[in-house]
Amino acid sequence: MSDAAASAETTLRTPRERARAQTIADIVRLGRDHLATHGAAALSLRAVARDLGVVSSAVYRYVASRDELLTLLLVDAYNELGDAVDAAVSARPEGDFAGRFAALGLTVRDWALREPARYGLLFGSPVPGYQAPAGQTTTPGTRVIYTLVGILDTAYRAGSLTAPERAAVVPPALAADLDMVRGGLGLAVPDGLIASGVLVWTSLFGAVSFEVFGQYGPDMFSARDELFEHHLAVLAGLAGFTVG
Amino acid sequence: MSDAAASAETTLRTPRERARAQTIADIVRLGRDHLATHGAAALSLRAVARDLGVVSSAVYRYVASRDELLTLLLVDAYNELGDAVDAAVSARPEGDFAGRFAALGLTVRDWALREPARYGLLFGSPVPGYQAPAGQTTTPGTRVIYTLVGILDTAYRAGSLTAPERAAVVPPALAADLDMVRGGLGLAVPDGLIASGVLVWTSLFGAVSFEVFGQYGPDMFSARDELFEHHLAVLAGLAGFTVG
DNA sequence: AGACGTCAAGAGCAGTGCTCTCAATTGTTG
DNA sequence: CAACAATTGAGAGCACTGCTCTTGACGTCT
Repeated sequence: MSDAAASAETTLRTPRERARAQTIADIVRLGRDHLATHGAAALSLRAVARDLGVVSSAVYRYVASRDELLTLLLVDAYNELGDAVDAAVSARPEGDFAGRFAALGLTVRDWALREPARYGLLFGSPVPGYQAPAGQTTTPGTRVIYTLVGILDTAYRAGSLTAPERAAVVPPALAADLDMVRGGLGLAVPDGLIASGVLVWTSLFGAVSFEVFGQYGPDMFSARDELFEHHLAVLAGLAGFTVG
Repeated sequence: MSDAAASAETTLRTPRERARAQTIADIVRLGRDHLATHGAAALSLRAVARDLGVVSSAVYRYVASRDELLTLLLVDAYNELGDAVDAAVSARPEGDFAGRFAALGLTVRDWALREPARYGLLFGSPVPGYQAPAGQTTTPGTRVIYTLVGILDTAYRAGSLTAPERAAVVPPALAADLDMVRGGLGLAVPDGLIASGVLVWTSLFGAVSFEVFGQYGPDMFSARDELFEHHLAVLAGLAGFTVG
């Protein structure tokens, strides 16, 4: 029951500001519960107000609109996923690049299966009429891919990543894009591996989305852990790791 | 009533039935427009009624609920995608397996980019509180994957599909699942290739979803056609096709 | 022609997001 | 400590949603 965590972030000297920050935190917490149980589109400010024991209009003192609450929950979910991934990756030895890659994939899947509605908010169909404000969401929203890029680039620099023998053609227009990416992130990885890395990225989330969104159907696969681990192994090979 | 239900599909003799079928078709058409422009969660029966020039309660004579209209639109979209894929695949020579695979992928992407909201309804986060009735949606919903499986199995039987030299391990529990799939669909493809095919399947839709749902951000890639074609080429290699 | 089935309309219920006004609480300051 | 002012919660209200029920009119079939 310590509010040290709340006041540690920023200086909240006046009691007013502290109470206000606490109320906003409560709203986000209740909103997260509603989001997790009832889904994104069913998120209702009035329901949050009821749980908060307050009339609906009072919530608008703290949150400008339903969309703003959605943005707060979006950032909240992105950061929770990013924290989980970073923790799992850091738990592996620095030089175990393949292990770190596998940890990233497994953690994304675990979190997604644990929080399907919030995963759907992040990586599913966009909420109609809602446009995420780039200024607040891009930084937390890019944490996982940045971590993945970091693993692959470090592995490449360490000589643990080998370009596939039969690489697909990279046309000039795409090569220009990949050049921009390499320059923007300061990477050493060559074109073919960046392109493969993008495919690995989308494929990872494609596999997770299929499972979370129920595209496999109820009884197509029973050994889903093994299926995903197999996919991860294939994707590791695609990324350039030597499959043992 | 069983006779009427049986003949409902084939012939609509009475003017009543014809008028009724026409009205339902109009509702589906208007609903498809709303779905395409405003998104799935924003689909409103009242808005459809307004466009139909009728009071809202009248629509319930033809469609039991909003969810039932959603089901009709789901089947409609699945079939439109399935028709587009089948047409594109059939346009390639029977023996051009790699070409048929590429046609399938390109058509899925084209349709998804043309109909982002409807694609989101099919492959995005599930609509909260809506459970698609399996009896009506599984058959149209499995058309694309069945077509893909057909291409891969035919290619394998023709000797055009070679298992990758460094295959990932298929644990026994997963092998049992794959055995069920092979038996249920009457396939000849071995375990490793089925597992890779599943990954190709999820990866294809993962890449499309990333693009449709805007996960790349506004300016990460400008040569998206080339990027997707590169991904398709890599996935073709993953499926067992010999990359030229 | 009469009976039956079908249909559109309207009112109404419960819920939503959001805005406005008004009164009360609460922290700050003279 | 008391007065002031900022902040807050409550309530009413608007426009919208899905959905139900009743009522009256219409078409169709016997």
